[in-house]
Amino acid sequence: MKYISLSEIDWKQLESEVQEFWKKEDIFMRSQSSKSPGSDKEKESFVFYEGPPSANGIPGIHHIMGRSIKDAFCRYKTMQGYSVVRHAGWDTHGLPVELQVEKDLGIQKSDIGKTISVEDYNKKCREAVMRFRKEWENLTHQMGFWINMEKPYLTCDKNYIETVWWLVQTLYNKGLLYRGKTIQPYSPAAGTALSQHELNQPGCYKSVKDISIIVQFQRKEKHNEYLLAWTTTPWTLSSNQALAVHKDIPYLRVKTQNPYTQKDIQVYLAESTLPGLFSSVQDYEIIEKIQGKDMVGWEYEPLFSYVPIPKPSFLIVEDDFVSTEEGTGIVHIAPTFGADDARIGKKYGLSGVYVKDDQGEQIPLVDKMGRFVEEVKDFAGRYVKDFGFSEPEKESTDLSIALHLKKQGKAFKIEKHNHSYPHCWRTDKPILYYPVTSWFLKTTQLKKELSQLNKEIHWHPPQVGKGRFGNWLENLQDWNLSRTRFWGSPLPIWMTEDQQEILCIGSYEELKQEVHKSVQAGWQAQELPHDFDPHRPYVDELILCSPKGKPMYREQEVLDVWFDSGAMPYAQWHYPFENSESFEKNFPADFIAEGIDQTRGWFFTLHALSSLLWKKISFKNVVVNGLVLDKKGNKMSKRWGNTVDPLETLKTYGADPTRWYLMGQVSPGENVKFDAEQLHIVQRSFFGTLQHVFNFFMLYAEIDAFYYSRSQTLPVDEREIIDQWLISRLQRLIAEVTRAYENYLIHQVIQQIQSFVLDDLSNWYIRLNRKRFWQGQKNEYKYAAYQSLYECLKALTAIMAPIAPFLTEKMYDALRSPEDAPSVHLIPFPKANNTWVQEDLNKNMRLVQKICSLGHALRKKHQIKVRQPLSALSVPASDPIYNPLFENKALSELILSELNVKEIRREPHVQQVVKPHFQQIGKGPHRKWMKDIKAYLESHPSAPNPEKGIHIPIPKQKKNLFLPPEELIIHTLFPPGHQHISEANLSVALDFRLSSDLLKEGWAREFVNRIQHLRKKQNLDVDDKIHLYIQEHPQIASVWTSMEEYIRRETQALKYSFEKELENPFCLDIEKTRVSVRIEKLSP
RNA sequence: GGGCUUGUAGCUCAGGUGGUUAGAGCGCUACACUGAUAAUGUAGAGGUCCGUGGUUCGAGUCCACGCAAGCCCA
Repeated sequence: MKYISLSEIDWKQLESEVQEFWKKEDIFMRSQSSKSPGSDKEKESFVFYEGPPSANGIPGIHHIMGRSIKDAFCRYKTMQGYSVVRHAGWDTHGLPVELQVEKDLGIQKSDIGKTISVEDYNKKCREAVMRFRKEWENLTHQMGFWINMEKPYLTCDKNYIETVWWLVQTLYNKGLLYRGKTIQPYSPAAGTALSQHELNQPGCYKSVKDISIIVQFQRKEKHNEYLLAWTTTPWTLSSNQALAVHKDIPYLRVKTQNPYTQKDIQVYLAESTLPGLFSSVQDYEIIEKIQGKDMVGWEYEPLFSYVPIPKPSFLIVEDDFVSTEEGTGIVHIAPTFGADDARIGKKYGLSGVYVKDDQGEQIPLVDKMGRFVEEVKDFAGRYVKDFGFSEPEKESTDLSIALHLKKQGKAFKIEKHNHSYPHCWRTDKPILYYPVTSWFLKTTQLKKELSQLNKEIHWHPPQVGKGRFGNWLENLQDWNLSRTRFWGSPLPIWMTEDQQEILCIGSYEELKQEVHKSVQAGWQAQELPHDFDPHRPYVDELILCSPKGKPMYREQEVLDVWFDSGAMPYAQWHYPFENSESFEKNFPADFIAEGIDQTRGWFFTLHALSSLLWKKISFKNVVVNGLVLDKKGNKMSKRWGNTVDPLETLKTYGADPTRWYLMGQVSPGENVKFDAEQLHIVQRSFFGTLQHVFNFFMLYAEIDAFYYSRSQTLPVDEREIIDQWLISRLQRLIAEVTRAYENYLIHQVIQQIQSFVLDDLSNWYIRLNRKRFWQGQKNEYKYAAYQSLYECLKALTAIMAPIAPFLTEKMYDALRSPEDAPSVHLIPFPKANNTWVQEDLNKNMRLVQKICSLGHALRKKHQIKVRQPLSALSVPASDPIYNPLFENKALSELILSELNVKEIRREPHVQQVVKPHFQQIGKGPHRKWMKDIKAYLESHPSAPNPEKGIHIPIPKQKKNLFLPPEELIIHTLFPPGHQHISEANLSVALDFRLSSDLLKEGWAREFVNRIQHLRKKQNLDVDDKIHLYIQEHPQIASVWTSMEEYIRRETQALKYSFEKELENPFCLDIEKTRVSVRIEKLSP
């Protein structure tokens, strides 16, 4: 053992010392070794996947949370004897990177390829990707997350991309890839379509105030009859092609006035929307009631006529999605700008309203920048929503359209409307639903398999898997794989211009051959160089040759970044091109852990790819952590300025307390409200107490030169009862903690360790056994205490090591024997020894603790200090619950010293009140008579000798029921004169009569106490001897005769003298008497 | 509109399989201890366990319907 003190713990220094040690001794690599230490036995592997973070943003406090969980279980499994290989990875592609580069360069998407070449742009992206890699690595290092960062997998790595291509090809060959035009969420600000996962980023849906209009559509050939349709997106009105009603909803034709023009008109609307639209019944007159289905097929006049719109158009259709919750029950349909609209359009053969742009491409009436095309002459060039490109105009485009319609008498009602509208997760600008040509993965085709396989995954907590993830799978849409961006894994698909021939490339070798063919055909000038970069723009320049000899061009799109991360199990090994064995050994993962925000992100893409490819799961256990919110429960965001700097937190509070706090605060999956004050409490109360216990041990172990040796251990059953109890509790703790770890319930691990350290170890064992450590002689009694505390501390370091790797390493290093492994992270996780578990002893000790607590309460109530000895504690004589106190002297002695009483007495004259023990009865055969038992005992609460059981008459059965004592709760009342207190089924009384002997003893203890104070004040060492000078006083004289030995022993007064007058005396006020004393240190 | 989660002391949160006195920490009040001491302990006050019904001898716990908040999706 090395004797160290942690009294003033400097976390920063402790951490750097431990880090240095880990580095010097290569502990992390050694812990990952595939062989068990000291043997050739191959360890079983426990597979962990690290979800790749993107290093182009600064890490936040929530990353400590997620990474702590990963680290804790990996360390735990290592200690359980598994080989846990941990590879870091980085997500390098994608929109966040591109947007940051655009911001840095002050450009927009449309500038790429014009003011900056794609080549230079991607170069910038590559540089930006790892911008905060240092910060990430720093955080990872500081918090003690063990992961191999030296050779991380990078999603932009050439080999990584080759695997991604291979995966795409495999899916393509299975017929799961298709090209289609769909209405997609599209962000004009970012210049790209967004995937479902992107739209599912938290905070995308925002409550906004938009203009809503109820528009009058003139019914064809019906003068003055209008259809009222409501929309919150006026900018889509110029693309209107139909109006939808619900076939089963009743509609009305009413006579009313246009509120703006005061013109008399007749309008159609759903019956149930009438009250919402008109404040008074005088405002309208019902003319006709008609079912929705009878309106289908009616025609109406177009609202605008900017572009010719092919038939069929401008007619009423029906669909179930129409509701009357809001609006008029008649819904405006613009198939180019809404998913439902597009679906209805398809159903009725509506073409959609398109024009050709200057490149001859078919686009809707709004261009990709979000502006109206020229053809919409009244609003040409105006942004349909605020995408942040220009100064906000005086009025929104929606309002301009509304006013335009109002002027023409076509607006019935214009309002501001609050609703929730999706926004781009990166630019924060509104998205549009926009027709986009994309490549899709047919995830819907394998929906059932996905759900079925999901049941094999163990989710922690389970409801995330069953609920959130399960529901998501059941409502699955096809996965839009392609992005019209630049920095990403390119889509390996080449097509002929007529789109008739398609080639999907699955390896670089294949590409090389295709290029070779193309060179021979004359479409391509050069062979594929060996060191080619698969990124854009280089890959775009490769023209391949179709089987029919036509040139093929690459689809100029890149893959959704989520595909990259989902490909990680395969691509990190460059499977199937190399490392097949490694891949197979490491698939699927035994364990992954990420935040709940990954439900539809990484969790989904991992699951989707492995399910689609092989009908297998890719991870067996997943621990999902909640969000880290600020202390008020608000989301952390830079904009609100309520983010918490993770490095600063680690620096201030230490890595171990931070990890302990973040993982121990809430049940799994719950959001943590991060509160520095709470973290401080964890640091102070838990870690502080643990340090004190440790220091206490170290202090005396050093004085006594205690040295733990396995060969000299004192058998547990030969130690004191309280030692046996401590060891027994420890075994229970180890068993419970192991179970919690195995079930991925980290917060239970923490809570159990915490309550053991605070309640059992510190507040009971140490408090009661302090004297054993500082008493003079070295004997077995003392040795047993050292040994028990030692074993306890050593086991604690092991079971805490996965969570608090630094402090435990330091403590372990101080405690370990030379034959032990050098690091706590290399030792096997402790196993509970059941032969040391003594359930009875645990129970009895609880009884002792309870009695002491009651005794303290009683003393407090009567204002009698613990220092004043009392003659006796009484317990009911006949109750067997107190038997252990009389059978086991060690237990009663604990009570005697803790409560400072001379004896424990049995009091025979008590009255007993009996209640049923419902929990016990409910388990047994008497359950069905519960009502009768309850009724009887309520009217007959006192019974003679209830501890032997009682008979209860059951009137219905005309018989007596015998209730054994364990089915009863017995309350005891002491006879008058006793000062007693009861709790649950315990009752104790204290005798507060003070004899003169007791008073003298009490006085002597006070006196000793004051002398000890003086010793300390004069900086005497614990074992310094003194000469005690006392001024003569009748009180001291009367006490001295009986208490001399006690006083001299406690104060270590080898010499003493009574004097008439003292020089430089100290005045001690004890119980209304004043004595003067002086002490002098004796030279040894 | 749908899904999931949450609702327990002033605050932050625990409370397998239902059991009659619902816990912890912090905060507050009072006190004690004094060689673990820049530490520690004890006690007190503080609760309609969101509401309403139901199942049951018995519901914080199970069921149903609500209410509120958060997240996600239409």
